[in-house]
Amino acid sequence: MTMNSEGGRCVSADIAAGVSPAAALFHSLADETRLRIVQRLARGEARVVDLTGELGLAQSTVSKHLACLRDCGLVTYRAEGRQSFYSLTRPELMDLLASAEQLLAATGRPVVLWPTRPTTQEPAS
Amino acid sequence: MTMNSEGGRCVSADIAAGVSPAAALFHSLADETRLRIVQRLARGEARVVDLTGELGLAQSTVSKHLACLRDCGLVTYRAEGRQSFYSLTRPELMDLLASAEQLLAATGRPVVLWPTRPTTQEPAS
DNA sequence: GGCTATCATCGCGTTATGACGATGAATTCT
DNA sequence: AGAATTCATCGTCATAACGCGATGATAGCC
Repeated sequence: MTMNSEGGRCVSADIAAGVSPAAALFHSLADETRLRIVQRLARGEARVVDLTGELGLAQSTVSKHLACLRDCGLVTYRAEGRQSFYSLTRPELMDLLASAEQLLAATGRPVVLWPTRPTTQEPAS
Repeated sequence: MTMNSEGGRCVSADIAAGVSPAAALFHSLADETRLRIVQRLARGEARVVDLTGELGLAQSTVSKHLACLRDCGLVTYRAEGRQSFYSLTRPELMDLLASAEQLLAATGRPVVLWPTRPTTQEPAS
């Protein structure tokens, strides 16, 4: 039974420990919700509550995903008062996503991955 | 209950259908075995039996992973006689892996992912 | 002080996933 | 033909993972 120190978050923490960091990295991006979180954070900080609203998911769900991303070192948070502002830690992550986008484009699938409309878009609130 | 046309392979096929191709892509790379397969194929074609031996896994297991990678369009096979020679379909995949490697390196984890001998690479068998 | 908002965790139920062995098809060898 | 090899699928089992609500901690607000 695998149990990372903090409780059964997702396998990432375990894997990241040493088994296969790459698998862990990809794993953390293999979930649509986390992917959306990453995309969102790419446009700027966000609180859990923001993400909860934008994603339409329960707060606990969002928190857990953020924990997963934290375990992988992809995001951090800046605690301010009682709220945490999450943000990406690695700019290189966007390179990775860009590579993925390119690959998908080459694969010829109907993909519109990153709306690439950062400025025009209006965050929920 | 999700069942792709061919049977419950892995979620990739379903996802790739339209939900989130990116998640599907990352998902297919989120497993260490599949990752190893990809690394192996990066060095040249391989049969199922070869991979079975090198990975130390059951033939059915390897076949299933290959099916998963096929569903994602990452690999193809060239049937010859009764054996199938699998190979990568997308060179861009290595760019993706390179990005991942770079990201992991930046993360500061002790990672030696791809033996890093890409261009000079020498086919195994 | 009491109340509410924000967030991290825990526990739970449902579904997905990975590994295996068994089966059957196609192919090659004797 | 008969046997063996290669491989795809199927069925099954154990575990991981996603989503949710509940709980508790901390921090602002009346």
